[in-house]
Amino acid sequence: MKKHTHGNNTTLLENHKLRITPVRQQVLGLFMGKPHALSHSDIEQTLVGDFDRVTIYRTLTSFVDKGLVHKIPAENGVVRYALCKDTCSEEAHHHSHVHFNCGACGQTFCLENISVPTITLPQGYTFTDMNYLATGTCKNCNKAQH
Amino acid sequence: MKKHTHGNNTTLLENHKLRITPVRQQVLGLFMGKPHALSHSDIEQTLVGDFDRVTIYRTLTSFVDKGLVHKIPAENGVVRYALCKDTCSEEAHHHSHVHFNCGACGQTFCLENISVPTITLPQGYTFTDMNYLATGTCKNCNKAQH
DNA sequence: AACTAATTTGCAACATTGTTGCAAATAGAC
DNA sequence: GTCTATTTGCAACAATGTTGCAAATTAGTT
Repeated sequence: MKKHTHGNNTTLLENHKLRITPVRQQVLGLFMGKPHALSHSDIEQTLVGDFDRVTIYRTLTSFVDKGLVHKIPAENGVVRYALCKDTCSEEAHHHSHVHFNCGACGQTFCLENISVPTITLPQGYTFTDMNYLATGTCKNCNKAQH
Repeated sequence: MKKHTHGNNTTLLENHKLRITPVRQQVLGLFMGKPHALSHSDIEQTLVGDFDRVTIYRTLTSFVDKGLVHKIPAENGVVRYALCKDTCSEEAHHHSHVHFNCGACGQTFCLENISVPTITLPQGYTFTDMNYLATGTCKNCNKAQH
């Protein structure tokens, strides 16, 4: 099997000040190959060659820290991760997009292209981050039912 | 110690087709006494008389099923629960309010009184539930800093 | 007040998810 | 190739959530 995404991954990791290691390249490759968010166990089951559970946790943590991926907690408590688009960095995550969790296929997508209205908080509250999670049925699953 | 909330709790439980038991009365009492959301471990530590961990899980599950409380997953994966206002039932939960998680005190509040804009999803997607989670600093903690 | 059926509880055991410390291996810079 | 800081694997642990089953309890009925 050829590592056709090798070059891209490496550059991305370097850009985020992360050392190039096999786990990181593979995990990043998974994210780039899938349109939806991945949980720790998704990743653990998909990786070729066995890496330690702990290593995967630490890989994900470092990715979040360096602004490469963001965390998406689902309603049932499952935590997933998805690639950040562009504006995220070590300093801060900026995710004003909606996360969509499909009840049929169970997958979580980032809906980048829909407008997100601004929510005004009450007096005295300040906020650093806003998270939108929609639950329902996704395009594919709706089509499948028809 | 007097059970001063006994009457209220009992009625609420009956209204939601739940049998009246000591755990349920106490857990419901906790929710009614606190303005913020509670996690399983919050509840476990606060209850007087020791009830089994499993029983508390099942109590919370039954409350959610019957539309008495709703689940609020935080960004770090911690799951909390808060009382539903009124319109929730066994059939469906309707929570178009914002959940606010304070990074300073760690508490989660339901902000009922702020307007929540409608989000329009892309073609093909249908949604049943929308969840807003803001992270930042709450009124009290902002005041404390000043 | 006693009887009964269905629900709920406690216990034990287990599964999953996430964390920490430390020695060995590795990446990147010289 | 050498050196240093980072990363990995392992082991152990902590926290969170689930399941099966027997005993206890609730609420309705006589």
